[in-house]
Amino acid sequence: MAINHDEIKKKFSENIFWLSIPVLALDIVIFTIFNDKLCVVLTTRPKEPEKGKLILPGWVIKSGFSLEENFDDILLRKTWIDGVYKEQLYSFWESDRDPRWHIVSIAYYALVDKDQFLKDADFTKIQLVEYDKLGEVELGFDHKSIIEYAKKRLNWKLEYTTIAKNILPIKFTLTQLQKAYEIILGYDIDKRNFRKKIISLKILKETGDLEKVRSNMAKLYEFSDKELKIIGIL
Amino acid sequence: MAINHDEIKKKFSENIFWLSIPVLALDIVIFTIFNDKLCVVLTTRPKEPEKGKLILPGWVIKSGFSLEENFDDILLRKTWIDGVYKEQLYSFWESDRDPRWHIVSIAYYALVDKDQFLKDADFTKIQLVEYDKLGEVELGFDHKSIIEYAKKRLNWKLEYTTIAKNILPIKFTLTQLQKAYEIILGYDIDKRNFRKKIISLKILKETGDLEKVRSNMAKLYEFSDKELKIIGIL
DNA sequence: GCAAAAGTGTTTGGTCTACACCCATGA
DNA sequence: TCATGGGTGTAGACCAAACACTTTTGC
Repeated sequence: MAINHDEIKKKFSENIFWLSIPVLALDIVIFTIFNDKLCVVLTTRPKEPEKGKLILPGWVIKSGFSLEENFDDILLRKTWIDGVYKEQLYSFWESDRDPRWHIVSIAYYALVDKDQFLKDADFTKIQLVEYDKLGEVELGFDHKSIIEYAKKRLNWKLEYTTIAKNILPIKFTLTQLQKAYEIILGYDIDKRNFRKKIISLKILKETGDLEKVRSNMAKLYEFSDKELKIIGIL
Repeated sequence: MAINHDEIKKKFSENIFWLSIPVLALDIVIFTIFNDKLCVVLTTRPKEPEKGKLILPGWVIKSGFSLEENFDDILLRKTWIDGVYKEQLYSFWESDRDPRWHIVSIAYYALVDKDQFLKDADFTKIQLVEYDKLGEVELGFDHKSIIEYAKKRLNWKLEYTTIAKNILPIKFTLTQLQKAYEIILGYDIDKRNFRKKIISLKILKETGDLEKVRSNMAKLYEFSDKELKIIGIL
C-alpha cells in the first residue's frame, strides 16, 4: 500500500485535506431484551443536520487508539455502559451526513443483558426503542439500514453460535433461553425439541442452583464455554 | 452522531489534523484458481516502510467517491482487472503501518475467474501466490491475517451460498464445479453425493452445450440465478 | 488395451419435526 | 380448584454419507 505522503502533506498545507479523505466515525447498535421485546439503544442528535432525530450512539474515531479502544470510549461516554459483547459489523459510506465532508462509519453491534444495562445506563443520554417499532420513529442518517443489517447478523449468530449468552444473565433457565430465541427470531419454537437440541450440544452446564418460577423450581444453567462457539443451534 | 466540527476545524488550523484522525485505506484480497490451486493476487511494496515485501493491492480512500467506486478505481489502477465479484470483509486498525499516522484499512475480497484474470491482469504490477504457500513469502503489514480472514469468509460462503459462480467461467461442468470446491475447501467430496445435492438445489441449469473432456462429452451448466443465493450447499 | 474422466442408485444411520400429558404450587 | 410454568418421550419423515461399476475414446 503506497501512501503518497508528499501529496497528502501538500494538501494539508493548502488546508484542503478535509476534502480529500473521508472522516471515520464509529456507530454502535446496542441490542438488549427489555419487557420481552428486542430493543435498540438510541440517542437524540443534538445538532444540525438531522437535529432532533434518533440516531445510534457514535462519534468520530480518534487516532492513537485502536478501534476497540475507540469503541469502549464511545460506549462509555455516550451511554455510560461498560464492557459488553461487541462485534464489528460493516463499514458504511455515509456521504450525505454532512455537506462539508464525507464520512465512513464503522458500525459495531453489541449485546447487553437487561440487568447490566439498567444498572449502568444513563437514561438522560439514551433511550430504548423496540426493534419492531423502529418504523414509528424518525431515525437520522442511514441508521435504520445499519440497524437492520445488525439485526440480520444477530439472527444468523443466534442460529449458528452461542452468542445468546451475551444477552442473558450468567445463570438462566432453559425457558429464558428459549424465550430469548423466540423474541429475537420472531417465531415460536417447540419446547421439547429446543431443550433436546440444546442439551445434546453440550454448550450448557447445570449450575446446581434452582430458581422458583411461579410455583415450580427451574434448573439454572450457564454456558460452559467462555468463548463464542460456532455450532448449529437451530 | 455528533461531530465536533469546531474542534476539527481548530485542529486543521493548527495543522495537527493528520495526527488526530486516522487515514482510511482500502486493501483487496483477490482470489482466483490457477493451475488447480487457490491463489491470491499480490503486489510489491515500492517504498518504506516494508519496502520490497509482498502486500495486497490497495490505496488510500478518496473522499467524493463511494467505497465501491474507490474499490473499482484501486482495482483498475493496481491490477488492470475490471469488474469482479467483491464483498467487504472487515476494517482493520493498522497502527504500525506508518509511524506518522494511523491507518484504518477497509479490506475487501474479490473473486475472479482465471480466464478473465489472465486476459486483463497486468503482470508487471502484480503476481499470483498460491494460498497454501503464503507461509513461504514475506508479507508486509498485517496482510497475512487479512488474507486468512478472507479465506475463512470464502470457505463459509462456498458452503452456504452460490458464490462459486464468481470464480468459475460462465459455463462449466459439474466436475469443474466440484473441483473448485475441493481446491478451496481442501478436502475431497464424493462425486455422486455432490452431483445429487447440487442438482436437487436447482441452482444450476443445463446450457444444452457439451464439452469434450478427454474422451467423453460433459454437460455444461450455468447458474440459473444471477444474484447470490443463500442456501446450504454442503 | 489401458488410462482418464463422465455418469449413475441404493442402503443405512442419524437428525429434525410434530405432537400431549403430568406435576408442583401460589392465588 | 384452577391457572401457570417446568419437565419429559416417541414415531415418522427427511437428509446425509458411504459405497462401485459402466461407458467413451484418445493415446
